[in-house]
Amino acid sequence: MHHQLLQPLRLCASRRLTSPGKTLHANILKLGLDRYGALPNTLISMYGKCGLIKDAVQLFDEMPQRDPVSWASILTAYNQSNLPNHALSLFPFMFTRDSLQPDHFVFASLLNSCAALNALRIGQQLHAQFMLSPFSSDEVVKSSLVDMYAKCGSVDTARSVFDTISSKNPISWTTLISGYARSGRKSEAVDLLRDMKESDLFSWTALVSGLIQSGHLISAFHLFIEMRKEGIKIIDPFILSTIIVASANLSSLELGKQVHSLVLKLGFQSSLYISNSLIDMYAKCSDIIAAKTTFHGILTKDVVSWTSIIVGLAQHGRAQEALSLYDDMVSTGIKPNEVTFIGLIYACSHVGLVSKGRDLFKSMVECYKLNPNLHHYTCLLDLYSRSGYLDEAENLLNSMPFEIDEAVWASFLSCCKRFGNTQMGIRVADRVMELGVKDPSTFIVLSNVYAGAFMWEKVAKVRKMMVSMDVKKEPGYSCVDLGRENEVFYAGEMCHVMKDEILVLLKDLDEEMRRRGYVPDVSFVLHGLGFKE
DNA sequence: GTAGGGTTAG
Repeated sequence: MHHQLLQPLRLCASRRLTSPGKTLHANILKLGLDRYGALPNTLISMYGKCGLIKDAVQLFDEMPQRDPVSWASILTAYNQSNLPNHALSLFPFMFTRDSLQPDHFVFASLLNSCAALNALRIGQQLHAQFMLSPFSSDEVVKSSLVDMYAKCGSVDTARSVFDTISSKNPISWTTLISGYARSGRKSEAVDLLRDMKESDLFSWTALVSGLIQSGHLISAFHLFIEMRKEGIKIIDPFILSTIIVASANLSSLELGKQVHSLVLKLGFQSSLYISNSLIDMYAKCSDIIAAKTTFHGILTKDVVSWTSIIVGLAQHGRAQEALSLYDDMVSTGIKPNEVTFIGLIYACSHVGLVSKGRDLFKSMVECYKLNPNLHHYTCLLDLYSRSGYLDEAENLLNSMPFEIDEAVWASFLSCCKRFGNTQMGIRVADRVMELGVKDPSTFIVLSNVYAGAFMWEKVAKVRKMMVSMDVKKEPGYSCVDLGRENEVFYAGEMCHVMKDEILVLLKDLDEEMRRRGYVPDVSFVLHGLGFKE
Protein backbone atom coordinates (compact mmCIF):
# COMPACT_ATOMS: atom_id res chain seq x y z
CA MET A 1 0.00 0.00 0.00
CA HIS A 2 2.65 2.50 1.00
CA HIS A 3 4.40 2.04 -2.36
CA GLN A 4 1.37 3.42 -4.16
CA LEU A 5 1.56 6.60 -2.08
CA LEU A 6 5.21 7.38 -2.86
CA GLN A 7 4.67 8.41 -6.47
CA PRO A 8 1.89 10.96 -5.83
CA LEU A 9 3.90 12.41 -2.92
CA ARG A 10 6.94 12.87 -5.17
CA LEU A 11 4.72 14.47 -7.78
CA CYS A 12 3.47 16.97 -5.18
CA ALA A 13 7.07 17.70 -4.26
CA SER A 14 8.30 18.32 -7.78
CA ARG A 15 5.27 20.40 -8.81
CA ARG A 16 5.11 22.28 -5.46
CA LEU A 17 1.48 21.16 -4.97
CA THR A 18 1.05 22.19 -1.36
CA SER A 19 -2.55 21.35 -0.54
CA PRO A 20 -2.70 17.99 -2.38
CA GLY A 21 0.51 17.17 -0.51
CA LYS A 22 -1.14 17.94 2.81
CA THR A 23 -4.20 15.89 1.88
CA LEU A 24 -1.98 12.93 1.03
CA HIS A 25 -0.25 13.30 4.40
CA ALA A 26 -3.65 13.25 6.14
CA ASN A 27 -4.63 10.07 4.31
CA ILE A 28 -1.30 8.46 5.17
CA LEU A 29 -1.96 9.25 8.85
CA LYS A 30 -5.50 7.83 8.65
CA LEU A 31 -4.17 4.62 7.15
CA GLY A 32 -1.53 4.45 9.88
CA LEU A 33 1.24 4.31 7.27
CA ASP A 34 3.20 7.34 8.41
CA ARG A 35 6.11 5.23 9.66
CA TYR A 36 6.22 2.89 6.70
CA GLY A 37 9.20 2.45 4.40
CA ALA A 38 10.28 5.55 2.53
CA LEU A 39 7.12 7.48 3.38
CA PRO A 40 8.47 9.48 6.39
CA ASN A 41 11.50 10.78 4.49
CA THR A 42 9.48 11.50 1.36
CA LEU A 43 7.03 13.52 3.46
CA ILE A 44 9.89 15.65 4.83
CA SER A 45 11.17 16.23 1.34
CA MET A 46 7.70 17.08 0.03
CA TYR A 47 7.17 19.69 2.76
CA GLY A 48 10.63 21.10 2.10
CA LYS A 49 10.04 21.46 -1.63
CA CYS A 50 6.65 23.07 -1.00
CA GLY A 51 8.32 25.65 1.25
CA LEU A 52 6.60 24.41 4.44
CA ILE A 53 9.77 24.18 6.48
CA LYS A 54 8.00 24.10 9.86
CA ASP A 55 6.07 20.95 8.91
CA ALA A 56 9.25 19.35 7.60
CA VAL A 57 11.13 20.11 10.83
CA GLN A 58 8.30 18.81 12.98
CA LEU A 59 8.23 15.49 11.14
CA PHE A 60 12.00 15.24 11.36
CA ASP A 61 12.06 15.98 15.10
CA GLU A 62 9.30 13.48 15.86
CA MET A 63 10.82 10.61 13.90
CA PRO A 64 11.67 7.68 16.14
CA GLN A 65 14.32 6.39 13.74
CA ARG A 66 16.28 8.71 11.49
CA ASP A 67 18.65 7.57 8.75
CA PRO A 68 21.04 9.49 6.44
CA VAL A 69 18.15 9.93 4.00
CA SER A 70 16.15 11.77 6.67
CA TRP A 71 19.17 13.99 7.25
CA ALA A 72 19.69 14.74 3.57
CA SER A 73 16.00 15.56 3.28
CA ILE A 74 15.90 18.03 6.16
CA LEU A 75 19.19 19.70 5.16
CA THR A 76 17.93 20.17 1.62
CA ALA A 77 14.63 21.49 3.00
CA TYR A 78 16.51 24.16 4.96
CA ASN A 79 18.50 25.14 1.87
CA GLN A 80 15.37 25.42 -0.21
CA SER A 81 13.76 27.63 2.42
CA ASN A 82 16.74 29.95 2.28
CA LEU A 83 17.91 28.89 5.73
CA PRO A 84 21.34 27.41 4.99
CA ASN A 85 22.61 28.49 8.42
CA HIS A 86 20.01 26.22 10.07
CA ALA A 87 21.33 23.32 8.01
CA LEU A 88 24.90 23.92 9.18
CA SER A 89 23.98 24.28 12.83
CA LEU A 90 21.82 21.15 12.80
CA PHE A 91 24.47 18.94 11.19
CA PRO A 92 26.65 18.22 14.31
CA PHE A 93 23.63 16.49 15.90
CA MET A 94 23.87 13.88 13.17
CA PHE A 95 26.90 12.53 15.08
CA THR A 96 25.91 13.32 18.64
CA ARG A 97 22.19 12.57 18.75
CA ASP A 98 21.79 9.98 16.01
CA SER A 99 25.28 8.40 15.87
CA LEU A 100 25.18 8.56 12.10
CA GLN A 101 27.84 9.35 9.49
CA PRO A 102 27.14 11.67 6.54
CA ASP A 103 26.76 10.09 3.13
CA HIS A 104 27.35 11.71 -0.28
CA PHE A 105 23.85 13.23 -0.34
CA VAL A 106 24.44 14.88 3.02
CA PHE A 107 27.84 16.23 1.92
CA ALA A 108 26.37 17.73 -1.24
CA SER A 109 23.58 19.47 0.68
CA LEU A 110 25.95 20.88 3.29
CA LEU A 111 28.37 22.20 0.67
CA ASN A 112 25.41 23.90 -0.92
CA SER A 113 24.71 25.63 2.42
CA CYS A 114 28.35 26.75 2.66
CA ALA A 115 28.23 28.16 -0.86
CA ALA A 116 25.14 30.20 0.00
CA LEU A 117 26.72 31.50 3.21
CA ASN A 118 30.21 32.18 1.91
CA ALA A 119 31.40 29.82 4.66
CA LEU A 120 34.81 28.87 3.33
CA ARG A 121 36.24 27.50 6.60
CA ILE A 122 33.34 25.12 7.18
CA GLY A 123 33.46 24.18 3.51
CA GLN A 124 37.12 23.24 3.86
CA GLN A 125 36.38 21.12 6.95
CA LEU A 126 33.62 19.30 5.06
CA HIS A 127 36.02 18.79 2.15
CA ALA A 128 38.45 17.07 4.53
CA GLN A 129 35.71 14.88 6.06
CA PHE A 130 34.50 13.98 2.57
CA MET A 131 37.97 12.93 1.43
CA LEU A 132 38.25 10.60 4.45
CA SER A 133 34.78 9.14 3.89
CA PRO A 134 33.90 6.09 1.75
CA PHE A 135 32.30 8.48 -0.77
CA SER A 136 35.47 10.41 -1.62
CA SER A 137 35.22 9.75 -5.33
CA ASP A 138 31.61 10.84 -5.70
CA GLU A 139 31.37 13.28 -8.58
CA VAL A 140 28.22 15.06 -7.55
CA VAL A 141 29.90 16.05 -4.29
CA LYS A 142 32.95 17.17 -6.27
CA SER A 143 30.74 19.45 -8.35
CA SER A 144 29.30 20.97 -5.18
CA LEU A 145 32.87 21.46 -3.92
CA VAL A 146 33.70 23.32 -7.15
CA ASP A 147 30.66 25.51 -6.63
CA MET A 148 31.40 26.10 -2.95
CA TYR A 149 35.02 27.16 -3.59
CA ALA A 150 34.01 29.38 -6.51
CA LYS A 151 31.23 31.09 -4.55
CA CYS A 152 33.58 31.61 -1.59
CA GLY A 153 36.06 33.38 -3.84
CA SER A 154 38.62 30.58 -4.23
CA VAL A 155 38.24 29.98 -7.94
CA ASP A 156 41.70 28.45 -8.28
CA THR A 157 40.90 25.81 -5.67
CA ALA A 158 37.60 25.22 -7.49
CA ARG A 159 39.66 24.57 -10.62
CA SER A 160 41.90 22.03 -8.92
CA VAL A 161 38.90 20.10 -7.58
CA PHE A 162 37.35 20.24 -11.06
CA ASP A 163 40.52 18.71 -12.52
CA THR A 164 40.12 15.66 -10.25
CA ILE A 165 36.69 14.83 -11.70
CA SER A 166 37.35 11.90 -14.03
CA SER A 167 34.12 11.93 -16.01
CA LYS A 168 32.96 15.51 -16.18
CA ASN A 169 29.38 16.24 -17.14
CA PRO A 170 27.75 19.49 -18.33
CA ILE A 171 26.87 20.38 -14.73
CA SER A 172 30.46 20.31 -13.50
CA TRP A 173 31.62 22.34 -16.50
CA THR A 174 28.88 24.92 -16.02
CA THR A 175 29.68 25.27 -12.33
CA LEU A 176 33.26 26.27 -13.06
CA ILE A 177 32.38 28.49 -16.04
CA SER A 178 30.00 30.39 -13.79
CA GLY A 179 32.70 30.71 -11.11
CA TYR A 180 35.26 32.16 -13.52
CA ALA A 181 32.73 34.50 -15.11
CA ARG A 182 31.43 35.89 -11.81
CA SER A 183 35.00 36.51 -10.64
CA GLY A 184 35.63 38.53 -13.77
CA ARG A 185 38.10 36.00 -15.23
CA LYS A 186 36.71 36.42 -18.70
CA SER A 187 39.22 34.59 -20.87
CA GLU A 188 39.31 31.51 -18.62
CA ALA A 189 35.51 31.37 -18.58
CA VAL A 190 35.27 31.72 -22.36
CA ASP A 191 38.06 29.17 -22.99
CA LEU A 192 36.33 26.67 -20.74
CA LEU A 193 33.06 27.03 -22.63
CA ARG A 194 34.88 26.53 -25.94
CA ASP A 195 36.60 23.39 -24.55
CA MET A 196 33.25 21.99 -23.56
CA LYS A 197 31.90 19.55 -26.09
CA GLU A 198 28.24 19.72 -25.22
CA SER A 199 27.68 23.38 -24.32
CA ASP A 200 24.00 24.04 -23.74
CA LEU A 201 21.74 26.93 -22.81
CA PHE A 202 22.71 26.47 -19.13
CA SER A 203 26.42 26.89 -19.72
CA TRP A 204 25.92 29.88 -22.02
CA THR A 205 23.62 31.49 -19.48
CA ALA A 206 26.21 30.91 -16.75
CA LEU A 207 28.89 32.54 -18.89
CA VAL A 208 26.85 35.52 -20.05
CA SER A 209 25.22 36.29 -16.71
CA GLY A 210 28.48 35.82 -14.79
CA LEU A 211 30.23 38.29 -17.08
CA ILE A 212 27.38 40.76 -16.60
CA GLN A 213 27.70 40.43 -12.83
CA SER A 214 31.41 41.18 -13.06
CA GLY A 215 30.83 44.16 -15.32
CA HIS A 216 31.95 42.78 -18.70
CA LEU A 217 28.80 44.07 -20.35
CA ILE A 218 29.95 44.49 -23.95
CA SER A 219 31.64 41.07 -24.01
CA ALA A 220 28.46 39.56 -22.64
CA PHE A 221 26.49 41.01 -25.55
CA HIS A 222 29.00 39.70 -28.09
CA LEU A 223 28.85 36.25 -26.55
CA PHE A 224 25.06 36.32 -26.52
CA ILE A 225 25.10 37.05 -30.26
CA GLU A 226 27.62 34.25 -30.78
CA MET A 227 25.36 31.87 -28.88
CA ARG A 228 22.47 32.71 -31.20
CA LYS A 229 24.70 32.11 -34.23
CA GLU A 230 25.68 28.74 -32.79
CA GLY A 231 22.00 27.87 -32.95
CA ILE A 232 21.46 27.32 -29.22
CA LYS A 233 17.69 27.39 -28.73
CA ILE A 234 16.41 29.78 -26.10
CA ILE A 235 13.87 27.53 -24.44
CA ASP A 236 13.56 29.45 -21.19
CA PRO A 237 13.80 33.17 -20.35
CA PHE A 238 16.80 33.15 -17.96
CA ILE A 239 19.41 34.48 -20.38
CA LEU A 240 17.04 37.13 -21.71
CA SER A 241 16.50 38.60 -18.26
CA THR A 242 20.27 38.88 -17.69
CA ILE A 243 20.66 40.55 -21.08
CA ILE A 244 18.00 43.04 -20.04
CA VAL A 245 20.06 43.74 -16.91
CA ALA A 246 23.09 44.37 -19.13
CA SER A 247 21.13 46.89 -21.21
CA ALA A 248 20.06 48.62 -18.00
CA ASN A 249 23.64 48.79 -16.73
CA LEU A 250 24.79 50.18 -20.07
CA SER A 251 21.94 52.73 -19.84
CA SER A 252 21.23 51.86 -23.43
CA LEU A 253 17.57 52.27 -24.26
CA GLU A 254 18.32 51.28 -27.83
CA LEU A 255 19.75 47.88 -26.81
CA GLY A 256 17.05 47.40 -24.19
CA LYS A 257 14.30 47.89 -26.75
CA GLN A 258 15.93 45.41 -29.11
CA VAL A 259 16.08 42.79 -26.37
CA HIS A 260 12.46 43.57 -25.53
CA SER A 261 11.43 42.81 -29.12
CA LEU A 262 13.39 39.58 -29.00
CA VAL A 263 11.46 38.69 -25.84
CA LEU A 264 8.19 39.28 -27.71
CA LYS A 265 9.38 37.33 -30.75
CA LEU A 266 10.32 34.32 -28.61
CA GLY A 267 7.13 34.58 -26.58
CA PHE A 268 8.52 35.13 -23.07
CA GLN A 269 6.62 38.33 -22.30
CA SER A 270 4.54 36.63 -19.63
CA SER A 271 7.56 35.67 -17.51
CA LEU A 272 7.59 37.65 -14.28
CA TYR A 273 11.40 37.69 -14.20
CA ILE A 274 11.40 39.29 -17.65
CA SER A 275 8.79 41.94 -16.81
CA ASN A 276 10.51 42.80 -13.55
CA SER A 277 13.86 43.32 -15.20
CA LEU A 278 12.21 45.33 -18.01
CA ILE A 279 10.76 47.73 -15.42
CA ASP A 280 14.21 48.32 -14.03
CA MET A 281 15.79 48.59 -17.49
CA TYR A 282 13.31 51.21 -18.72
CA ALA A 283 13.66 53.18 -15.50
CA LYS A 284 17.47 53.14 -15.66
CA CYS A 285 17.35 54.10 -19.35
CA SER A 286 15.21 57.17 -18.52
CA ASP A 287 11.98 55.90 -20.05
CA ILE A 288 9.85 55.98 -16.91
CA ILE A 289 6.66 55.88 -19.00
CA ALA A 290 7.67 52.53 -20.53
CA ALA A 291 8.61 51.31 -17.06
CA LYS A 292 5.12 52.18 -15.79
CA THR A 293 3.45 50.59 -18.83
CA THR A 294 5.41 47.39 -18.23
CA PHE A 295 4.48 47.43 -14.55
CA HIS A 296 0.76 47.97 -15.15
CA GLY A 297 0.76 45.23 -17.80
CA ILE A 298 1.73 42.55 -15.28
CA LEU A 299 -1.25 40.44 -14.22
CA THR A 300 0.12 39.07 -10.96
CA LYS A 301 2.71 41.48 -9.62
CA ASP A 302 5.07 40.32 -6.90
CA VAL A 303 7.22 42.25 -4.39
CA VAL A 304 9.98 42.64 -6.95
CA SER A 305 7.62 44.18 -9.51
CA TRP A 306 6.35 46.71 -6.96
CA THR A 307 9.83 47.39 -5.62
CA SER A 308 11.30 47.89 -9.08
CA ILE A 309 8.75 50.54 -10.05
CA ILE A 310 9.02 52.25 -6.65
CA VAL A 311 12.81 52.44 -6.94
CA GLY A 312 12.52 53.63 -10.56
CA LEU A 313 10.07 56.40 -9.63
CA ALA A 314 12.28 57.42 -6.72
CA GLN A 315 15.29 57.68 -9.01
CA HIS A 316 13.25 59.94 -11.28
CA GLY A 317 12.36 62.20 -8.37
CA ARG A 318 8.70 61.14 -8.42
CA ALA A 319 8.44 60.60 -4.70
CA GLN A 320 4.69 61.15 -4.39
CA GLU A 321 3.97 58.58 -7.08
CA ALA A 322 6.35 56.11 -5.44
CA LEU A 323 4.69 56.58 -2.05
CA SER A 324 1.16 56.27 -3.36
CA LEU A 325 2.10 53.09 -5.25
CA TYR A 326 3.43 51.78 -1.95
CA ASP A 327 -0.03 52.33 -0.43
CA ASP A 328 -1.56 50.43 -3.37
CA MET A 329 0.93 47.65 -2.86
CA VAL A 330 0.08 47.26 0.82
CA SER A 331 -3.66 47.29 0.14
CA THR A 332 -3.18 44.62 -2.52
CA GLY A 333 -1.76 42.45 0.24
CA ILE A 334 1.86 42.32 -0.96
CA LYS A 335 4.35 42.55 1.91
CA PRO A 336 7.28 44.92 1.32
CA ASN A 337 10.81 43.63 1.83
CA GLU A 338 14.14 45.27 2.71
CA VAL A 339 14.70 46.53 -0.82
CA THR A 340 11.25 48.15 -0.98
CA PHE A 341 12.14 50.28 2.03
CA ILE A 342 15.43 51.36 0.46
CA GLY A 343 13.44 52.69 -2.49
CA LEU A 344 10.90 54.40 -0.24
CA ILE A 345 13.39 56.13 2.05
CA TYR A 346 15.43 57.07 -1.00
CA ALA A 347 12.29 58.66 -2.51
CA CYS A 348 11.71 60.67 0.68
CA SER A 349 15.33 61.73 0.79
CA HIS A 350 15.18 63.28 -2.67
CA VAL A 351 12.22 65.53 -1.86
CA GLY A 352 12.91 66.22 1.79
CA LEU A 353 10.01 64.26 3.33
CA VAL A 354 11.80 63.80 6.65
CA SER A 355 9.01 62.65 8.95
CA LYS A 356 7.53 60.36 6.28
CA GLY A 357 10.92 58.72 5.85
CA ARG A 358 11.36 58.35 9.59
CA ASP A 359 7.90 56.74 9.89
CA LEU A 360 8.66 54.32 7.07
CA PHE A 361 11.90 53.26 8.74
CA LYS A 362 9.99 52.73 11.99
CA SER A 363 7.25 50.67 10.33
CA MET A 364 9.86 48.56 8.58
CA VAL A 365 11.27 47.49 11.94
CA GLU A 366 8.09 47.44 14.01
CA CYS A 367 5.37 46.28 11.61
CA TYR A 368 7.31 44.15 9.18
CA LYS A 369 10.04 42.88 11.53
CA LEU A 370 12.71 43.56 8.92
CA ASN A 371 16.31 44.13 9.97
CA PRO A 372 17.65 47.40 8.61
CA ASN A 373 21.03 47.00 6.95
CA LEU A 374 23.78 49.48 6.09
CA HIS A 375 21.88 50.68 3.02
CA HIS A 376 18.84 51.61 5.09
CA TYR A 377 20.91 53.58 7.58
CA THR A 378 22.75 55.26 4.73
CA CYS A 379 19.46 56.32 3.12
CA LEU A 380 18.09 57.60 6.42
CA LEU A 381 21.30 59.47 7.14
CA ASP A 382 21.11 60.96 3.68
CA LEU A 383 17.48 61.97 4.28
CA TYR A 384 18.30 63.78 7.54
CA SER A 385 21.47 65.45 6.37
CA ARG A 386 20.25 66.60 2.95
CA SER A 387 17.24 68.18 4.65
CA GLY A 388 19.39 69.95 7.20
CA TYR A 389 18.39 67.79 10.20
CA LEU A 390 22.03 67.57 11.19
CA ASP A 391 21.56 66.70 14.86
CA GLU A 392 19.30 63.76 13.99
CA ALA A 393 21.86 62.70 11.42
CA GLU A 394 24.72 62.83 13.91
CA ASN A 395 22.71 60.93 16.54
CA LEU A 396 21.90 58.24 14.00
CA LEU A 397 25.54 58.05 13.00
CA ASN A 398 26.57 57.49 16.61
CA SER A 399 23.90 54.91 17.37
CA MET A 400 23.77 52.77 14.24
CA PRO A 401 25.29 49.29 14.34
CA PHE A 402 27.29 49.67 11.13
CA GLU A 403 30.45 51.37 9.94
CA ILE A 404 29.72 53.70 7.06
CA ASP A 405 32.18 54.05 4.23
CA GLU A 406 34.15 57.05 3.08
CA ALA A 407 31.65 58.23 0.46
CA VAL A 408 28.88 58.46 3.06
CA TRP A 409 31.14 60.33 5.48
CA ALA A 410 32.02 62.75 2.70
CA SER A 411 28.37 63.28 1.84
CA PHE A 412 27.47 63.97 5.49
CA LEU A 413 30.42 66.31 5.78
CA SER A 414 29.38 68.31 2.75
CA CYS A 415 25.91 68.69 4.30
CA CYS A 416 27.47 70.13 7.47
CA LYS A 417 29.21 72.62 5.25
CA ARG A 418 26.14 73.37 3.16
CA PHE A 419 23.95 74.09 6.18
CA GLY A 420 26.67 76.13 7.83
CA ASN A 421 27.16 74.00 10.94
CA THR A 422 30.83 74.76 11.36
CA GLN A 423 31.31 73.07 14.74
CA MET A 424 29.77 69.79 13.60
CA GLY A 425 31.71 70.06 10.36
CA ILE A 426 35.00 70.26 12.24
CA ARG A 427 34.00 67.42 14.56
CA VAL A 428 33.11 65.17 11.64
CA ALA A 429 36.12 66.23 9.57
CA ASP A 430 38.49 65.31 12.43
CA ARG A 431 36.86 61.88 12.63
CA VAL A 432 37.23 61.37 8.89
CA MET A 433 40.89 62.37 9.05
CA GLU A 434 41.47 59.74 11.74
CA LEU A 435 39.74 57.05 9.72
CA GLY A 436 41.97 57.72 6.74
CA VAL A 437 41.02 59.02 3.33
CA LYS A 438 41.46 57.51 -0.09
CA ASP A 439 39.10 59.29 -2.44
CA PRO A 440 40.18 62.60 -4.00
CA SER A 441 36.75 64.17 -3.60
CA THR A 442 36.83 63.53 0.17
CA PHE A 443 40.02 65.59 0.43
CA ILE A 444 38.26 68.43 -1.32
CA VAL A 445 35.31 68.38 1.07
CA LEU A 446 37.67 68.20 4.06
CA SER A 447 39.66 71.14 2.79
CA ASN A 448 36.47 73.12 2.19
CA VAL A 449 35.24 72.51 5.72
CA TYR A 450 38.52 73.53 7.36
CA ALA A 451 38.88 76.53 5.07
CA GLY A 452 35.35 77.63 5.97
CA ALA A 453 36.38 77.60 9.64
CA PHE A 454 39.62 79.48 8.90
CA MET A 455 41.66 76.53 10.18
CA TRP A 456 44.55 77.04 7.82
CA GLU A 457 46.95 74.59 9.51
CA LYS A 458 44.43 71.81 8.92
CA VAL A 459 43.93 72.93 5.33
CA ALA A 460 47.69 72.71 4.86
CA LYS A 461 47.68 69.25 6.46
CA VAL A 462 45.02 68.04 4.03
CA ARG A 463 47.02 69.47 1.13
CA LYS A 464 50.16 67.71 2.33
CA MET A 465 48.29 64.42 2.57
CA MET A 466 47.05 64.91 -0.97
CA VAL A 467 50.50 65.64 -2.29
CA SER A 468 52.11 62.73 -0.42
CA MET A 469 49.45 60.34 -1.71
CA ASP A 470 49.79 61.73 -5.23
CA VAL A 471 46.05 62.30 -5.37
CA LYS A 472 44.71 63.11 -8.78
CA LYS A 473 41.08 63.82 -9.32
CA GLU A 474 39.58 61.98 -12.27
CA PRO A 475 37.70 64.57 -14.26
CA GLY A 476 33.94 64.21 -14.06
CA TYR A 477 32.06 63.50 -17.26
CA SER A 478 28.57 63.08 -18.58
CA CYS A 479 27.33 60.95 -21.38
CA VAL A 480 24.54 61.77 -23.82
CA ASP A 481 22.80 59.06 -25.83
CA LEU A 482 22.31 60.26 -29.41
CA GLY A 483 20.59 57.18 -30.74
CA ARG A 484 23.33 55.43 -32.68
CA GLU A 485 26.19 57.13 -30.88
CA ASN A 486 27.21 58.29 -27.44
CA GLU A 487 28.76 61.67 -26.79
CA VAL A 488 31.03 61.99 -23.76
CA PHE A 489 31.74 65.42 -22.25
CA TYR A 490 34.53 65.91 -19.72
CA ALA A 491 34.47 68.64 -17.11
CA GLY A 492 36.65 71.53 -18.23
CA GLU A 493 36.87 70.22 -21.77
CA MET A 494 37.43 73.13 -24.12
CA CYS A 495 38.13 71.54 -27.50
CA HIS A 496 34.75 70.08 -28.45
CA VAL A 497 33.59 70.57 -32.07
CA MET A 498 30.37 72.19 -30.93
CA LYS A 499 32.12 74.29 -28.29
CA ASP A 500 30.67 77.62 -29.38
CA GLU A 501 27.05 76.40 -29.54
CA ILE A 502 27.42 74.70 -26.17
CA LEU A 503 28.83 77.82 -24.48
CA VAL A 504 26.02 80.00 -25.84
CA LEU A 505 23.40 77.54 -24.56
CA LEU A 506 25.14 77.34 -21.20
CA LYS A 507 25.14 81.13 -20.91
CA ASP A 508 21.41 81.26 -21.71
CA LEU A 509 20.67 78.58 -19.15
CA ASP A 510 22.74 80.37 -16.52
CA GLU A 511 20.89 83.63 -17.13
CA GLU A 512 17.54 81.85 -16.96
CA MET A 513 18.49 80.21 -13.65
CA ARG A 514 19.56 83.54 -12.15
CA ARG A 515 16.31 85.13 -13.32
CA ARG A 516 14.47 82.42 -11.41
CA GLY A 517 16.41 83.13 -8.24
CA TYR A 518 19.44 80.84 -8.40
CA VAL A 519 22.42 82.14 -6.42
CA PRO A 520 25.63 80.31 -7.32
CA ASP A 521 27.69 79.12 -4.34
CA VAL A 522 31.33 79.93 -5.01
CA SER A 523 32.54 79.23 -1.48
CA PHE A 524 33.31 75.67 -2.54
CA VAL A 525 35.75 76.66 -5.25
CA LEU A 526 39.18 75.40 -4.34
CA HIS A 527 42.05 77.45 -5.65
CA GLY A 528 45.65 76.67 -6.38
CA LEU A 529 45.55 72.90 -6.15
CA GLY A 530 45.64 72.27 -9.84
CA PHE A 531 42.19 70.75 -10.10
CA LYS A 532 40.00 71.29 -13.04
CA GLU A 533 36.55 71.29 -11.50
C1' DG B 1 17.12 12.28 -0.25
C1' DT B 2 22.53 15.28 -3.64
C1' DA B 3 25.54 19.16 -7.90
C1' DG B 4 24.93 24.14 -12.85
C1' DG B 5 22.10 29.44 -15.25
C1' DG B 6 17.58 34.45 -13.91
C1' DT B 7 14.71 40.02 -11.30
C1' DT B 8 14.82 44.64 -7.16
C1' DA B 9 19.45 48.00 -3.47
C1' DG B 10 23.44 54.92 -1.91
